[in-house]
Amino acid sequence: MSARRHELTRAAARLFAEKGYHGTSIGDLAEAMGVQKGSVYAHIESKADLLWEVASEGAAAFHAALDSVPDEGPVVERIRAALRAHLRVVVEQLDVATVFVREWRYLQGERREEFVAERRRYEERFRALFREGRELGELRTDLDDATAALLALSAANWAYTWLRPGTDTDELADRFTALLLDGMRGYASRQ
Amino acid sequence: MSARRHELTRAAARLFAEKGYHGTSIGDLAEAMGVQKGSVYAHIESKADLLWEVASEGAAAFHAALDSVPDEGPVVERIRAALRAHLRVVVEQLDVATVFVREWRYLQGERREEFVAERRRYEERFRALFREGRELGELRTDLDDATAALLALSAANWAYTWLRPGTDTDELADRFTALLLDGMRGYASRQ
DNA sequence: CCACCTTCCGAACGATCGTTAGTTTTCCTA
DNA sequence: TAGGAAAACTAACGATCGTTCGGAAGGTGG
Repeated sequence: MSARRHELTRAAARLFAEKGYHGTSIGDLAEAMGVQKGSVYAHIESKADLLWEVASEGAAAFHAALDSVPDEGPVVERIRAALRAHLRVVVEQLDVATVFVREWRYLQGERREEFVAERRRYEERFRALFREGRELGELRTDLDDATAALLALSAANWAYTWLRPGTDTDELADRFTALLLDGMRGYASRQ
Repeated sequence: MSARRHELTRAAARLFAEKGYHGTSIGDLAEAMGVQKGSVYAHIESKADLLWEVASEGAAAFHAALDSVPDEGPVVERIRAALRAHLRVVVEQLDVATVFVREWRYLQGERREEFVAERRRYEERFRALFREGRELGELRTDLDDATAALLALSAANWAYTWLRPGTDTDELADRFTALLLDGMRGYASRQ
């Protein structure tokens, strides 16, 4: 991919995140590139190509982040690592993450199906951590692991709406992890 | 508001939630009403009016839901009630909730500012519960209440993406509450 | 029966949409 | 320095966008 083509993808990620896919015109993209709108088609075949590219980049980034989480070791530490990895992607690639979470639904046909499969696979990898934690006894054996995973994924997926560049996401992920692990009830009142 | 006008608002909520605000044309709305697209303007002055109306309806619904939560009594129970109330709105008015959470950002000018203020106020009301819980000692005194509220609000705000009509949201809210309160770590390993 | 109000039709408006095509410029490389 | 590919320009295409407008139904209350 040429340098110019790469710039176009970056502009698309930024504008799709800022104004939405349908709210961004080829003219907007051309203006961001400092070019006439017809010139955009020297690089792409259709506007939908750009959405697909950004969404795929997001899927790859999140999967790569999960790849960095070890397969073994204490589940608690792996959950913490998974949250850290996820939030790091969000804060470092906010535009891409936004498209991955919010704009993907404007994909059509095969691409949409392929994206949904990748997204489902990502969430399944996430969920597996919690299930394993319960099965190995590192989390409470009566844990509702599906709900626990849903809670963690909700925090992860909602983050793009409020996370700002420069935030220390490692510390944030640790706070989430601590809360998920030990809850917020006072120790004294535990029963 | 006439019956026909009310139908138009319902169609707008449904289509905005399904296809997005910019992905929905006046023609789409007209088709849903079984009418020519020019006829839509017998009821509205602009497409933006419909977005404003649905978004406002969402804000009103969520605030009304919080109004049902008592001002006194155990904070833990009030948090549970707030989560129940929120999720009930999501499941019973899924389209409106979706516009409230996802499509509001296409509001412009004063309306956008007014909406953002209402949304902030809602989240602040939610946050206050957690702060009060810590201050009153009903939650752990070293609680990071901002993060705890963020975690709960993330679950609440993300729910529209996966909640399906017919789900028992009271039970779901209770599961979330239980997890938030006591965490998922095994009792034996608590330190 | 008439007047009125709501609703809708049908046609059109200018603007903008995504896209195409032919041509020209730019710049690297052989 | 000539050739060629990449990139951009210019102009236009048909389609669709949100919106306007004059008039025609249709029903309701006086």
